Amino acid sequence: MDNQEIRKAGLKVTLPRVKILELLENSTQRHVSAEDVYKLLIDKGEEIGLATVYRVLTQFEAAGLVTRHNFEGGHAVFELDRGEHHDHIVCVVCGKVEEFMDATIEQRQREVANERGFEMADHSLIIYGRCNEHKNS
Amino acid sequence: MDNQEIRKAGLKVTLPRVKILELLENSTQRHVSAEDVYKLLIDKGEEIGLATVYRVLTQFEAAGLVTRHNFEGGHAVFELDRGEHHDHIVCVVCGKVEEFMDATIEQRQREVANERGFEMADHSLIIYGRCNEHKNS
DNA sequence: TATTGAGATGAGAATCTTTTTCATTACGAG
DNA sequence: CTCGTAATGAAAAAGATTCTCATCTCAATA
Repeated sequence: MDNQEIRKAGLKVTLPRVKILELLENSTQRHVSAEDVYKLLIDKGEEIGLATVYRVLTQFEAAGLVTRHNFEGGHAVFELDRGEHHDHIVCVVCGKVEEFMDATIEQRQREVANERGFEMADHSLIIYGRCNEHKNS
Repeated sequence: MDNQEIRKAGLKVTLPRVKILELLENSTQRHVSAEDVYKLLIDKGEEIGLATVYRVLTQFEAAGLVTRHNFEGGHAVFELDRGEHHDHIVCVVCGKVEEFMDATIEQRQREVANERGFEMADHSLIIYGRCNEHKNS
C-alpha cells in the first residue's frame, strides 16, 4: 500500500503525495518529468500545484522511492523504483527508451571503482544509439 | 593549431571561437559549464557574450571537439575531447572526478546494444561512490 | 472527538540555465 | 579592397526549478 511507503520515508501521508505515487505506479510511461506529472494530474481533475510536484518528487528521490535521471534535454525525468536495478538505452532519433541489465557490466563497474580506491554507491549508464527503425536516418 | 581544428569543423575562424578553444585547452578544470567559460574569459579581459559561448560550445559539440555531460546539478558541463574516450567516476562527498576506460565494459555495451537491435552511437557512464578520503562519511 | 502545532500545500514571484531575436560586425572568397 | 554571408553581442524570451509566505491539513494527544 502506498501509504506505508510514504510513511516509511518519514513523510506525512498527504493527498498530493498519494496522488503522485499512484500516478507513478499506474503510468504507462516509465519516465516522467515533473511537468508531466503535474499535467497528468491536472487532466485527471486533481488539484495540485507544480511546486508541490517538484518538492514531492525530490523527497521521493531522497527516500529512494524514485530515481532522477538527467537524460539530455534540459529537464530531469523521474522513474519509480521497482526494486530491480537497470540501465537505459536511448534511441537518438525517436527517443525510445529501453531498459537492460548486464551482470558483466555491473561487475566490472564495481571492480573499476575499487581499483581506484572508490566504494561504488551508485551509477548511471546510458547507451545512445539508433534503434531498429532508425538505423539508416 | 586551433585554427585548423575550427576550420576542419566547417566553422569560420573567429576570435570568440579561438578564445574558447584556447581556454578549454589550457584550463585546469576538465569540466566547465558555459557560465564558467564566460566568466573565465571575462575575467581575462576578453570581450564576449554569454549567448556566443553557448552557441560555440554547441557547435563544438556537434563537430566532435567537445563532449557535453549532463551530470547532476541542472546545468551541462563541457569537456575538451582529447581523442581518448573515457568515462567518469565521481565522489558523492567531495565531487572529485576521475576518469577511466575499461575495455570489458566498452565491449559489453556494444553487445548489449546489438542484442536489442540498436546500433550504439555513444554512451555515458558515470559511477558514483566515495573516494579514499571519504569512505567513512 | 476536538484541539493544536508542525509540517505541507498552492500560487505566484524569483532564480537559473539556455535559446532566440535582431541590429551590427567581422571573416574570407574573389 | 569589396562584399555577401555567417557570426556576434545585448537584451528579451523561454523553460525548468526553487523559494516565499499565507493558508491549510495531518496526526498526536488531551
